[in-house]
Amino acid sequence: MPLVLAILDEGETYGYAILKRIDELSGGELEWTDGMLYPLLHRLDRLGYVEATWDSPPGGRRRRYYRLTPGGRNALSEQRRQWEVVSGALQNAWHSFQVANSALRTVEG
Amino acid sequence: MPLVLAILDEGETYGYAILKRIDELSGGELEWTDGMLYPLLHRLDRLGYVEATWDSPPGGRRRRYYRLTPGGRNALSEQRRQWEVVSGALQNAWHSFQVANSALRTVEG
DNA sequence: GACCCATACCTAGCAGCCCGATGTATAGTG
DNA sequence: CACTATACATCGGGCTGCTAGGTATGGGTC
Repeated sequence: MPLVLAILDEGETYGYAILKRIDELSGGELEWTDGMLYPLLHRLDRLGYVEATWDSPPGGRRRRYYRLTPGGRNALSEQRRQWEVVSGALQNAWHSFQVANSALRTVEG
Repeated sequence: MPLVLAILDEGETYGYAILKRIDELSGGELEWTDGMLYPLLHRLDRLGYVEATWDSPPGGRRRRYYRLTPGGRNALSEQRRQWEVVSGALQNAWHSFQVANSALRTVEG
């Protein structure tokens, strides 16, 4: 979800393109399906984080374009903060281990 | 959940201590309650990621100690990998923005 | 002893999300 | 004209997150 907000922060897009962007950003490692994405987009809409408009060009497929609202931008930065807190905690937990391991290797080696 | 696995990877512990450790690792930013943790621990047990034993010392409170199984260690490294994929994708998404911003600051400053 | 706080564990229940399956429709390609 | 890629959507079972509530003991204070 933070990832979708981050992508929308790059500029207005639509569902299918978001899926492609996720694939691109993760080097094909993240396998999101449309069945996961569209309900999320609807939810973001309900939460007031995005605004959506239909675009139905004469010679093309109809698309629903989404863009971030100010509230969505707030949510994004808040989620980013939260992400960093968890990331930091994981780093810490992981770090002590590395220290212990390298100390061990020093003693053993 | 990856965080709990990471903490258990530091060594055998019990529920209450895990809560304290989370508080410690996150600098008080992560507010986990016991009502969230214990069901998670039970689930980890069901999944075979941890093993648990009671310890009821004569002059102390009974505690349930948990430790990682090999399966849990696998899960941990897999989750870590996943975390890094998402982290990397987020980094990428933020990067183009940061570049634009720093360029802007250079021009402005 | 009465009282309270911190420690230590647990479950119930509801709201909400994940995610696979499925449905609809159109543009472009061989 | 079949087939693929694009483009959107919903549904339902299963699982999760989180709040609220419940039990019990050790240690400290008055």
